[in-house]
Amino acid sequence: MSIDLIVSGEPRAVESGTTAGQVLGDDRSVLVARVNGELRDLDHRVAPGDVIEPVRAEDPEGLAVLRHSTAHVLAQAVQDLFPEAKLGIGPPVKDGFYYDFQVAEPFHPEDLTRIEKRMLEILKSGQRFHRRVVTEGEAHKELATEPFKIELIGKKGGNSDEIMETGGSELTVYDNIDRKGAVCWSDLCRGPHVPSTKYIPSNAVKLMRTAAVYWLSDENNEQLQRIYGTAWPHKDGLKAYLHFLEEAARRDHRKLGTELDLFSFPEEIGSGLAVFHPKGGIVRTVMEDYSRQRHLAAGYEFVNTPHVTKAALFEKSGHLDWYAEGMYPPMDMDHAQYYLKPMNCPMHNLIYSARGRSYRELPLRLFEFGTVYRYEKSGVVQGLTRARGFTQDDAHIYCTREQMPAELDSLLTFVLDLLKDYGLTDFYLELSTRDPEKSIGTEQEWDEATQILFEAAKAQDLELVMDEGGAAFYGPKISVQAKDAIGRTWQMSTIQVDFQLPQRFDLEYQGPDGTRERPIMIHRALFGSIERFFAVLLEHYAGAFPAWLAPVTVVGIPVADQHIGHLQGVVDLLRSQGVRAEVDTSADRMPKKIRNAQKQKVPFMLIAGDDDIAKEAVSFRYRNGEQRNGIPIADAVAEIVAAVAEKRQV
RNA sequence: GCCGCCUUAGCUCAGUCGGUCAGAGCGACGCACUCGUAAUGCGUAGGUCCCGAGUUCGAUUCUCGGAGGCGGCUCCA
Repeated sequence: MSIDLIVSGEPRAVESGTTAGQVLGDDRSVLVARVNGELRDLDHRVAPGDVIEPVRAEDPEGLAVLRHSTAHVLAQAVQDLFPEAKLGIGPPVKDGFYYDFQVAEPFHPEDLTRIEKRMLEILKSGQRFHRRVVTEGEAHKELATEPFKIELIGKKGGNSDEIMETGGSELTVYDNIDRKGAVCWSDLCRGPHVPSTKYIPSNAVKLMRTAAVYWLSDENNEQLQRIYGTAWPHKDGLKAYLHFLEEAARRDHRKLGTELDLFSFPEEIGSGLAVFHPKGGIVRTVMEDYSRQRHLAAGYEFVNTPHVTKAALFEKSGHLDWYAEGMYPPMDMDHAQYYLKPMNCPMHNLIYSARGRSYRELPLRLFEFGTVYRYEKSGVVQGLTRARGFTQDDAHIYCTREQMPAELDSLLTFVLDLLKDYGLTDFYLELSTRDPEKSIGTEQEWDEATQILFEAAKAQDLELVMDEGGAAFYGPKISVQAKDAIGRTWQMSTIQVDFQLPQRFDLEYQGPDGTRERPIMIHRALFGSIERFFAVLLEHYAGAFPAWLAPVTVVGIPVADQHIGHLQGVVDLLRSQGVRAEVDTSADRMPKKIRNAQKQKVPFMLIAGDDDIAKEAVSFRYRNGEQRNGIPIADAVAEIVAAVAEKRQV
């Protein structure tokens, strides 16, 4: 009997009992089939009217299947070598997969080598993945020695991306069957899987690292040991991924910070607290100064506030209710408790309420580079991106309800414009909404604020991603996510609408008709934190800052000592135009000076010898090694001054 | 905070199965060389081998505790 199907958009008739794999033909690049929109194993038997398409490892969903199947191979290898290991979950994730195990001893780095070796044996042995439907009773019996799997059966659960064991319409077990037809391993899993381990390229699989994790991500549960691995359709994919990791390591701001003498984290000061050295300090100053200039032009006013305050202020703001564990513990002084500030907003509110405000003053935009201290847990502190003390480019805008949409719209434009000047160009927006468990205020206020933010985000013509329940306790937020030079995304600016703090601080302004009205607050930080933004730029540029940001923009390199005077004259000219330039007068020979400047990633090297002096000229060497000899001094200065003024990368 | 790994000179890293084991390169400093596009040569200085306690005749090495770092988990207002 034949049945009718649609295969890759074309009608086709096949014998009943045919599998999806047979329908799609003898094509080893096909891993699974999409049948009526659902992913199925290739040995799935097709039914009349099915719409069938091939799914390959190049498709995101196919790649996930490949990685999920590799996770099964990992689990089999681990149980081969560690028979007592109990299985947790093992889903595909970005760039790879993991599998969680309960073992008596955490895995050691050497264990990974052994496990990987065993995995390769399994891959080469060509085991088939075979799906088998089981009843709940059968599953309980079969998985009696796997307590975590049993727990999952009880939970059933939805179609989660993380828990792949259950969630289908029926309970299924996948058996791994060797060439002799014997079942050598089984796992509760909703699938689908590649047809056999031969479909997983053994030269494109690698175990990466181990980690302790909490069962079902709950820190009250027991800890399991997770093994992370990566798998790709081809060897080249693995190579490219490993290269990406190397590139990221090369750009690591902690490494560059030391190499370029920008900042450090003295142990004596404490974890997560950075000091900026002169080279880093000048970069930071230039970053801040440009920001100040732009803020002035955009109608902001500058304020300054202290770093510590009595507890009452944070009681009033709600921080001590909602955020106490993120704050440094209090200091007792003069019968009062003082706290280091984790946020600037309460202080700015006090400036607002220092005197009566008129509607004519709104929007009032108070800006500060405000240093805050947050007690980050010891395990999360990480370089400049996650510090315990950092400086926010923080502003609070006080406006009327009517002004809010226009204010948010111009604010978003301002943010994106400014970030572009620092060299970031690829953005998307994220809208974080209320977490009912962790928030104050009425539903109506939240809805209104969220809606207005949504409208403002929409107006930007950028991708908008929703982050449900990700907001701070006092209001919804838009964050600007920027992609860096190697495609990583970083959260940059945050913009939050807040109806709550104005109430808590009883902020008011006098309206045109003489009534007292409550303003709305917009919290916003564009860099997020200066330290973090500094780190992002450092990694984005791999240390090679554009001319305007580079700690030293120009180094003059004399061919011999007698050429120093000539270069000093050129450097003086540059300095008089605000360019950070210096002459290398060290005892090193000229090629060594070039090497040093190159390693310091200096944008312009100006070299001068007898030839240049004779022509009243200098010779350029650029970061990419190119050179232009005998450039008249005035032209050279003009070129450099222009590169700085235009914020150009060179 | 939890788990694993790590901490030797300013930096990058050797090394000691407990006993001249304190080493290299770079950097710094000094001397000579006066030099045309990524390292001139020679020499000198520099370390409580992260900190504390314990075991031992003897600890940088072993054990325990602490600090700091790295990778994850959780967290990131």
